Parts: sequence; C-alpha cells; structure tokens
Amino acid sequence: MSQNSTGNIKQFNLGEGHRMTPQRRFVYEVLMNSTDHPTATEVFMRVKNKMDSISLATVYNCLDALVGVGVVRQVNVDREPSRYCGNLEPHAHFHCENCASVEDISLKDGAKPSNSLELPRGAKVEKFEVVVRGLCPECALSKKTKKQLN
Amino acid sequence: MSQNSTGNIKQFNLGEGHRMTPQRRFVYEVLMNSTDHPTATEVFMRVKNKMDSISLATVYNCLDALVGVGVVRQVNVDREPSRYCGNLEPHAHFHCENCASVEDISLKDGAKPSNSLELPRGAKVEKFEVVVRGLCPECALSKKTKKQLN
DNA sequence: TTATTATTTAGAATAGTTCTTGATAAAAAT
DNA sequence: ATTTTTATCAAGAACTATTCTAAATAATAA
Repeated sequence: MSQNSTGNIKQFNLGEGHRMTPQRRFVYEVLMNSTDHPTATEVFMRVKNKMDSISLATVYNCLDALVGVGVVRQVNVDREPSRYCGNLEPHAHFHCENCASVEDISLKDGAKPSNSLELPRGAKVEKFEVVVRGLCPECALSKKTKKQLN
Repeated sequence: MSQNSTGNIKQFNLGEGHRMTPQRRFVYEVLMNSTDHPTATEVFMRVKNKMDSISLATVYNCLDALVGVGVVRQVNVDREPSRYCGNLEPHAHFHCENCASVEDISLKDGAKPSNSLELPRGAKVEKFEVVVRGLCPECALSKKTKKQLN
C-alpha cells in the first residue's frame, strides 16, 4: 500500500465558488499517492484507471484548481512538461539529466537558500524555486560503469 | 553606450567543428549588450536591426550553439519562453509576477545555495538554478499604492 | 578544384497547454 | 419542487514556443 492510502486523504474545501468534484478528488488522490512528480498526462493516465470518462482537459483544469488553492505544487524544470507534487513542505528538486526523474531534496535544518542571496531591496518575495540538475545516484553509477568498460 | 559596447565583445572560438559566423556574432553581441534577459524572439528582433536577412530559426540555432559552448546562459522561469543571459557569474534570478521582468540576483560572498540542501548521496551535481518569484521593487511599490487608494 | 562539412533559411511539424462551446451537474433563489 | 444561476466537464480546435526538414549557401579540407 502506498504511503498515503486513499482512505487517509485529507479532506478540504476549495473555497468560495469552488466545488470539490469527483474528478478533483481523484486527481488529488493520485498526487497524494505519488512521489514521482507525474506530468499532467501521467496524472491523467492514473486517474483514468479509476474514472474512465475523465478527459485530459479536465485533469489540467483540476490541477490548476488544486495548485491555485495551494494544496498541490507545480514543479517546472526547464521547459519540460510541468510536473505536480503533493509535498507541501518547503523543499527543492533534483532533476536527473539522464533518466529525467525528479526527486525531492529536503532543506537542512534551519537553512534557507534565500540566506545566500542578495535580494533586491524593496522586492516582495512570494516563493523560491531551487532546482539541482545532474545525475541521480543510480545514473551516476551506471554512467561511471559504462565509462570504465570503454 | 551600453556596459559592453560592441567593440569590447570578447573574442572566442566555438571549438572543433563549430564556426563563428556573422549570425552567431550578432546574437552574441546582442546578449552582451543586454541585461534584461531577452527571449529568442526578442533577440531575433534586436539582431534583425543589424542583419535584416536573419531568420528566427537561425537565432534559435545560434542561441543553442552559444549555450552549448557555455558562453551564454539559458534561463527558464516556469514554462514561459526561455530567456538568454550573457552573465556567466554564478547568480540567481528574480522574476516579477507582475511585469514579468527577470533580474539577476548576486550571491552573497562565499555563500552557496547548495549548503542549505540535503543532496542525494552519490548524485553528480551539474548545476543549480535558483529562481525567486514575487514583485520587483517597482511593482511592489505601485501595487501597495494602488491598494491604499481602494 | 573538388569534396566534405557546417550553417542558414523558410516553412512545416511537434507537443504541451489553453481556449471554446455545448452539455451536465450542483447550488441558490423563487 | 421548480426555476435560475453558476461551476464544471468533455471533446476537440487553437495557440505558441520550439524543433525539424530540406534545399541552398558558405566555409573548410583534400
């Protein structure tokens, strides 16, 4: 069973003028049961297993709504397809240039990436996005092995 | 005169099998004379003033070549059009959600954003990208003023 | 000079995302 | 309950930044 089973999904309202529909609930559940930062299309395929009638456009709508309400994060790495993330804790992302996986990176206790920046005086900061690009441990290992064989 | 006048543009080779063509030189000069992180289309328009025959596809080709050689940085914020940056010093970017401008943010002396991250053991880090989103000083001020008027 | 290779150009193609429109469903008002 | 209003869904068209294709051009190597 995944780390957040369907039964444990947090209940919440979407706020004034927004409805919690079955489609939105399924999209939310898929994200809470995923740690691999699926794209909209991947979310679509996973939800479609439970609700065959759902459309890709609806998944985009639902993701927009959930991101807008703040219960889901949108993660962009370069101009690749947007990915979605149910982890609301402040964290960064590691993007593997070989296998294209995206993993969460947690922040060291008390450390803020913003502490190392000379922020513009008077600017109002809304949020930080930190992306680290490179090779994940698995790909770093397999590339090294491959290089040794040549 | 801009901070890097055309006459002061650094000379460089593109390496084995790569040619420094007039198109590439114009694209490079535009970036060295810009601090506003133009998009490919904006670079195209600026180069077109000096070389009317250049095409947008060529600007994309040139930008790719210059980024590949490492004399120019590609900056992505969300999934907006890629922007290009002649500043090779390690730095972060501030993106204004109101006027969509992108400004450089310098790093505090000796500080590395990576120091605040729990990087995956065994990962091979290629580069960091730090984006701060919010309101630039000008927009923060004008929004505050507008709010006071209401 | 000839052959090879890299580059440019214009336009077509691609792909993720957004938009449009009519249908459906939920909530509010009567 | 019934009507009215509003929000959402679904299918496909439209949009747009970027990449690809193919032919022409230019530069380099032989």
